[in-house]
Amino acid sequence: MSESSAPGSSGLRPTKQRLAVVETLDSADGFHSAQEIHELLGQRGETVGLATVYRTLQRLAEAGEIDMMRTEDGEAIYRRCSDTHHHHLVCRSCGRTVEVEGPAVERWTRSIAEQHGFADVSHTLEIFGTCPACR
Amino acid sequence: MSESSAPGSSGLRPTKQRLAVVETLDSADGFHSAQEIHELLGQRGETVGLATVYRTLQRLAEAGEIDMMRTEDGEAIYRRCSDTHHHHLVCRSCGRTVEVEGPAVERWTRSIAEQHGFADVSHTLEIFGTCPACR
DNA sequence: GTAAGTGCAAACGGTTTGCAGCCTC
DNA sequence: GAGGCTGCAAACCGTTTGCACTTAC
Repeated sequence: MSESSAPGSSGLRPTKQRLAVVETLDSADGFHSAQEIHELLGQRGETVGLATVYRTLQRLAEAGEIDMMRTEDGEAIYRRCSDTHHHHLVCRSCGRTVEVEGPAVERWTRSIAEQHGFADVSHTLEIFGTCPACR
Repeated sequence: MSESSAPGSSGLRPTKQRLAVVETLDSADGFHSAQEIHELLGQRGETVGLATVYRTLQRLAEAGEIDMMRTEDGEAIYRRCSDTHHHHLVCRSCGRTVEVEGPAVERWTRSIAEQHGFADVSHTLEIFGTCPACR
């Protein structure tokens, strides 16, 4: 197959803007909001419309190329999605986030879903608390 | 102390509106958005301003009398704290929802959080899949 | 050439806020 | 009586959308 094997073989056209967004997300660790990405692009000298940033991030997320989650106050934040599946332990007060894994949870969710006859199972899990520094 | 020992001794004045909100939340199972609560209040014949509903829910949440979490699309939803804690298994296609419980998960999240020194632990977990009818 | 992608600006929808009047303590 | 609480409407802010134009294939 002559299909591109490049990172992003998801049927999305590799336009200048799309690439710029991906690259920015790549070079920035952790989660960032659409507006942040837009600003970072500006700093890089790339001018990409805010609407385009929103659309691009959404499509990349749908395509499974990036992760999306919500901040405490409802903003969507994204990050490059390379790593293993894990969950977040978030401080309610300062927002500090720890990534945690739980193979047992993965198994449990799958088996519960299957018991009820559900297929194509996925799940989301977030843990909230007050971190040591904020107590 | 002559302090009220009524359910809700959180320093908030027990106004008609406040009580109506709490009562509505009591009688409605599960999570509901501010707008839903507002509508339910209307159906009950109570007229409470939308802004008041928002303010009330926020203060109740701050006071720890109700739980707040976010929907997939960033809306704030609230519920009375007392319900038994459970999770949802949701069909991606038709939206059918099954409530499931998992004591093991409860224990796991708590212990993970404590390992990281987090206090006041809570969590959210949702499982998505395709239900038998939709496969 | 055609469909997907883009930019702009206007529309949206949930949430917050300023302010004048009301009610609880 | 003083300060919290309420209602209304306007402001906010992140996000979405309509439309004419550009670009990748």
